[in-house]
Amino acid sequence: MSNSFKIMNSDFIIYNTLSRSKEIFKPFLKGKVGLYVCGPTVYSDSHLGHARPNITFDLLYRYLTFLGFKVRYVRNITDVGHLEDEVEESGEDKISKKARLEQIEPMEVVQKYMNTFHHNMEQLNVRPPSIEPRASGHIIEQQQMIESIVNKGFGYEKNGSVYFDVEKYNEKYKYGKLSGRNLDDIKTNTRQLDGQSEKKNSFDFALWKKASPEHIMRWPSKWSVGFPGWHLECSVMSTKYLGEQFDIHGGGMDLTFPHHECEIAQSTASLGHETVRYWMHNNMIKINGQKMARSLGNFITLEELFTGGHAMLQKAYSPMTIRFFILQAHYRSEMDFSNEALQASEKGLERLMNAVKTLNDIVASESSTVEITPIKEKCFTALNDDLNSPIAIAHLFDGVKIINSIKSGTEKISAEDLIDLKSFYHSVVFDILGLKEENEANKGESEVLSGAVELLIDLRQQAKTNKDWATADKIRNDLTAIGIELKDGKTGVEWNVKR
RNA sequence: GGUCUCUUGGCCGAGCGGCUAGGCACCGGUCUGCAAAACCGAUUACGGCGGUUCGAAUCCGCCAGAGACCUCCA
Repeated sequence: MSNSFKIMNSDFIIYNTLSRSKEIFKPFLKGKVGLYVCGPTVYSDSHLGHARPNITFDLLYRYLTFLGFKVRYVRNITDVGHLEDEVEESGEDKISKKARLEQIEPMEVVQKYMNTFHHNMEQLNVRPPSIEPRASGHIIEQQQMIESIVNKGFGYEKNGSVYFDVEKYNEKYKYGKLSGRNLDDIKTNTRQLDGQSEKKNSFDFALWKKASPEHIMRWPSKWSVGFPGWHLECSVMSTKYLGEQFDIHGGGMDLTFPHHECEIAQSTASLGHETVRYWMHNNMIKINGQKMARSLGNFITLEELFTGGHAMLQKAYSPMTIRFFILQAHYRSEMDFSNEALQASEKGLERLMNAVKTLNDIVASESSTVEITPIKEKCFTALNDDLNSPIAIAHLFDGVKIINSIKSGTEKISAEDLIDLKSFYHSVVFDILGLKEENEANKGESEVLSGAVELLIDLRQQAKTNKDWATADKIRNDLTAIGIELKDGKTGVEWNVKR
């Protein structure tokens, strides 16, 4: 681990859904981490719910990198095989359906929404993964895995479709260990299909589906012209790029069953062993007491959030506000969307970022009257404890008080400590939490603007000297009105551009 | 119906047996021509009822309410 902060003796601990407990993270290969996260099905705009896993695992990615690991982060794009309604035999592929409705090619649908997804992620300062494989680009590998599963006796063909034989699998391995259920319960509680099913049992899931005539997305195979089942892609692409054993598999909690359970079954059936060492699941974002989901129709898209274009939004919220909002809760807790909460995050973030900026203005003294080591230690202890970002942020705010006190002159800091403090804040705020200054473009745009504002500040100072408060206030108020905020400090006037 | 989880102050959110996070809002003060910002201070909590314990927001039981998964969902 090579970083300048000497993370105390504490290990990095993560909560493993498989064991339902916190475990010390030990990579499979020394110094390297293989990370796979379920990405979006690209058939419509990304919404606030999508921001959660992507920011959570971006935090993980960034933190592991900070700790000195070489991380290979694989996040897939589901662009085929995700059925609208798996219970109905007539279930239509989500992307095919959208293509039919919009009268465009399925791959146009995919491209369009993949582009917006990427754009939104960039806005949220989510780093792109190392590899972003698409299901449609791995049809052959998926067919190979199906064959392997069938050859081992855990799959069967019926009318050109292939299904996974859960009962058979359960005899040799245990089905349901991730989501904590056993097959007997599933048997008694699964809705029975109305007799027409090709499946032996209702809880069997599709590995390959024969395409109905109107189904546009189709590939030839030894069983039929068809398409792969949804769960298959992740089993295939994770092992293809990360190996038959890799460290961490992440995703939303709602994917635990059946998606991840089926992944385990498929990989185990074909390879004879499990592939994932740590399963991590982020919790959901709720709105009006209910999970935000596309299928429930109660979602707010990221674009709407950023522009304020939704009836439930009192205003627009910047990408960094959204990011900070999400980081202020632990990733395994539910969180509630509300305008008040978002506005609180917005202000809190501003306070934090102002303090980081203030660090640049601070002048060092002979010696320090403040102690910064405890804050650093507590902050990293929190991050080491299953990525407890809210606690880490709380300690960052403790430091904000210190920074402001130094600025105002009530406390002093040595040159050495100042360098240390700056480096700490830059690492945690920018590199690990992935926050960034949002107004830089506006502000930097403009030596011209800067000159003009300085001129107005001068004029106002003159007015103030003449006790012409009316003019002074007019300049300040009018600038405020167009989004330029003036702050009279002891050392002069500061200004900044507000959104 | 089955499995599981949650209920913290005006709002959001930590906490996982004693040392009572943090942010936002509100109130008082310092600073300021007035503001803003900043700082200092105050005030509000652990769904209800029992139990275990010297001690419980934290453990156990019951009750109430909310949610998740069991179909697609991040």
